[in-house]
Amino acid sequence: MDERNDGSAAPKTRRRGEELVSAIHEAAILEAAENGVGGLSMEGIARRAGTAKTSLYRRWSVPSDILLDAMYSHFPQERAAPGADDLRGDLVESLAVLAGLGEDPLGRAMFAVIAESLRDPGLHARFEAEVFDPKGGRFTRTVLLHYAGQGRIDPSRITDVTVDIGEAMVLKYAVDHGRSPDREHLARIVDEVILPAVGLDPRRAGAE
Amino acid sequence: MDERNDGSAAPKTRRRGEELVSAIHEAAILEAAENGVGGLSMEGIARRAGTAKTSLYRRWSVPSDILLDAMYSHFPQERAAPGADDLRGDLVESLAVLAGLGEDPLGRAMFAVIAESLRDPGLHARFEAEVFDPKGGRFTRTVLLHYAGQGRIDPSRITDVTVDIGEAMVLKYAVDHGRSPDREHLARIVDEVILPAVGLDPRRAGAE
DNA sequence: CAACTAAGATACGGTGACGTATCTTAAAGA
DNA sequence: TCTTTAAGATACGTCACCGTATCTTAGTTG
Repeated sequence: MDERNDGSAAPKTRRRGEELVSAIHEAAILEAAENGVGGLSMEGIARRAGTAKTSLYRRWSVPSDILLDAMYSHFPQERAAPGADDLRGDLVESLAVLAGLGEDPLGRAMFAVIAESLRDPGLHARFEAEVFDPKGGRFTRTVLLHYAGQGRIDPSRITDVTVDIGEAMVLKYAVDHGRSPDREHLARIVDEVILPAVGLDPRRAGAE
Repeated sequence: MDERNDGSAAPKTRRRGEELVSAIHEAAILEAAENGVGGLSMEGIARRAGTAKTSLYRRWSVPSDILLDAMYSHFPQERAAPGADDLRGDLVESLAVLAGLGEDPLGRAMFAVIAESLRDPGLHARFEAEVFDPKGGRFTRTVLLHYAGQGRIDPSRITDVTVDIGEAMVLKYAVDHGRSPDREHLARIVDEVILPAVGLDPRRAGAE
């Protein structure tokens, strides 16, 4: 079979090295996004990448290794610095990045890994260690630390609990609604939960 | 094969009706708890229940139907009333109930359904409609509404966002750590996030 | 006790993935 | 150009599960 994932016919050229690996990576992410981590198979990835199983086994022995490689290669490096002086806006923005991941296959593959976490903690740990940490994907944590460093937030309010609020709320929303929250909802998470938790409740008049 | 899930030999008696259904329910929950929703199979459930596939197909056509039936039968009815006058304690307690679910197979099966939600929103919706809602499993929501009704919390603080905080944080913790949070951590979630969000920040001196 | 119902055991062909082996040949390097 | 490397195609036996069919027999009901 020489059907590729885009339905095109077999190519004249034979892909090698980086080009081939990249095609396999893409296939692995699409498979994980559509079928979940549990639905990954060597046959499925090979089929979608338009290559032979042999080429997969030459480099990896299990599908999840392909997926982790693929995510590491594709995961965007976090752009470190938040905006100058807009805590609320930066928080919403950092959550929008997270929520926006639900739109593209890479993000959906990431959520698939997260969904698998309860049953396969090892995979989640590897994802954290090999993908998430190196790429600095920390979302609200980065923002909160930034403003705490500027003295705009009480540093003692920045704890392992409070830095997780945004991610937790977005995850729960996605689980409950089957899609990512829109910007308006993200703003409500920031206003109703995150800001009060760091001592800057918008509804308390003189806060900050 | 007459191996049962407890390894006992085949029984003399042939189970029927409720007794058999109950054994199948238990098997379905154990299977889901161990292998996830995606890992459910008619063969697996039948094997574990020590019965024949035929007996399953006689009543259900897909494994997930068995699971939903099983969860409905086993899910405990929420005991409606929180304690008299201890908001913080009641919040911690309601989260402890949720966190405690991670310990037994029924809870793990529930988390398995939740994990499947992103890929199978229909299943999650059915779980909500057929199990969760009828059994009134609403955790912190129940507590917050109770105290809002008593005027101890500003009712305008009780929103679809704030009632989700506890569940969201517990879920995120479980995903990140592969286990449920202990009581101390639950107390931190209450103190650092939920109470501030409902306008009762423990760190603001004269709050409430 | 006789009749009926349903549990249980077993077998079937089909499918899809497993991991490995073999062979051809395109692409890269010397 | 010649050699080497690895991509690609294909085939293999194995396994697990699918859904259905058949037959026996235990348990219930009249």
